[in-house]
Amino acid sequence: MLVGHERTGPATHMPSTPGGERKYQAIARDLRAAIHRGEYAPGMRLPGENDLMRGYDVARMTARQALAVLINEGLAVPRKGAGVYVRDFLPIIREGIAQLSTFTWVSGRSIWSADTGSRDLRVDQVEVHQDDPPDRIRVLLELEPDARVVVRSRRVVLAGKPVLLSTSYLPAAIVAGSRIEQDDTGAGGTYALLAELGHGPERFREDLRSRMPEPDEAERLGIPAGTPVVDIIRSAYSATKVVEVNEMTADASAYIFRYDFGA
Amino acid sequence: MLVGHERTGPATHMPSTPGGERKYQAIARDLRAAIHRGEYAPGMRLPGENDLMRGYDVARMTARQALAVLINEGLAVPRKGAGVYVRDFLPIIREGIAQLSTFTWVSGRSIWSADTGSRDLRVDQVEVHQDDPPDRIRVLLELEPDARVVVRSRRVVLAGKPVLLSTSYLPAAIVAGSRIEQDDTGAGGTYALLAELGHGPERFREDLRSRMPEPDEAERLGIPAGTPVVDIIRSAYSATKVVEVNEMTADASAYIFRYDFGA
DNA sequence: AAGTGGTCTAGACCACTGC
DNA sequence: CAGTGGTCTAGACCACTTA
Repeated sequence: MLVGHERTGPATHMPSTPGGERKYQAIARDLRAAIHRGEYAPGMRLPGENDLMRGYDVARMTARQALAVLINEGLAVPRKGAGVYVRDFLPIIREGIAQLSTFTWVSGRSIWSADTGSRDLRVDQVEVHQDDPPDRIRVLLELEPDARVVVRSRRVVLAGKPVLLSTSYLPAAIVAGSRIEQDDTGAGGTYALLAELGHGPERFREDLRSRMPEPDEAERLGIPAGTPVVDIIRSAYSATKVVEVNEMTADASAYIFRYDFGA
Repeated sequence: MLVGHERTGPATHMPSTPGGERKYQAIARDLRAAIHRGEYAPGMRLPGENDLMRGYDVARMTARQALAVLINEGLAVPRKGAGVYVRDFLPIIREGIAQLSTFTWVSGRSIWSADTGSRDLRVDQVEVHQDDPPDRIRVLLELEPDARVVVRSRRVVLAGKPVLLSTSYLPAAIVAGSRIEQDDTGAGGTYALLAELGHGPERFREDLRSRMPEPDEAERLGIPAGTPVVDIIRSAYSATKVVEVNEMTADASAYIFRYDFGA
């Protein structure tokens, strides 16, 4: 069954406005409109390359190019051997300020607990070691040229899907030998521990920037084509110095970043 | 000239690790590495399709696919008829919190003045009208079903390049008939005017999210392929109510979003 | 006028998915 | 095993840029 041989077969979609517009663009626009109309719901399969070739009477590469448009927009996700599907996602709301309030971190709750609701959260690929800091980190931490840092890197996995890579740099002069060099820093995490050491952070800065991932990042985060990442660089300041710089890379489709503040 | 017949011709780059890796991926990786090594500086022309065909002995579509990888990563920008160039960009730092401090907006400085340094800033495509709010805006503004809003939309252009689209919604019940319905709201902008009307904002919320643009947005912002946009939804609250919702779409490559806050 | 990227065709083989 | 997307070839014509 399947397609049979419907030669005058009514296309899955009718072509439209061929005036000046490229074929692949017209096809992409038809599909995009159908998605927005809800004709293809999130998770549903879209017409494949063969469907489009027959329906619009175009060559394979042209049909592919049309699908590539939607894929690069992040509206669709290809699955090898199975088809192209409408994307569905469920973003986490990350409270950029509230999560760092004193209340949150001294009370021993995870910094991420507010973000994830009831979904299953795990941290893996934890790695802790001492090292020379990269130049950009040394600048941000305002360290002497020969100062060393403790590097804590980890990956956050939510409901089975990796959503964030995090690498935290702390001056070795402050934290060397403390619990921070263990995989599990205990209740309250890094900031509670810094407070115990007399360097509790009082001010924070977060710089956010968005870009397309490189292949290795896309793999570690399990990101399909057409999904940006957000880089977050957070600096934590005690009363007198910079006590931590945390570089994070997040799957942009997994997050909403929220900042609340007064005038 | 042209191709001639240099069959053993030395490639622009040497192929590497063909083990399992696709040809176009290997080419893309070579180029990416060369860019990161600084071999191709920002603004410089990369080897074109013809160069790659000869250098790697591949078909046109394969060379194109390799370049498409870099373009989709935002590392390179194609210029029709001219070549493919290494991207260079110069992000604006947008101070998400400081810019909204009372000092900033009552003193009559533009909300964006802190962002732009000395670069030429202009606002165009200004449009002001009254309308029924879209559903999502009515919810955010906590309005009755029949309430109307004043809609102010505009485009921000920095040094000749569009960087941000902004659409602001204000309850008509508060602002109708005021200076806010004129194109130029005067010194201090919308928030100073709201304060004059007795609805000065005291708290703000910004929700940020990143995604790939759709074609019409890419055109309005002059965004090349491989560049995400950042959506910002800012809500402004007076002591008693929501006084403004501002939906913004920014060229992600043009901005760094900065948030400073204390614990 | 030459070179460039943009689009398009008509084939081909492959690995993977699903039944 | 049939269908799918992933990759690749070898041509072609076009509009555009640069000189």
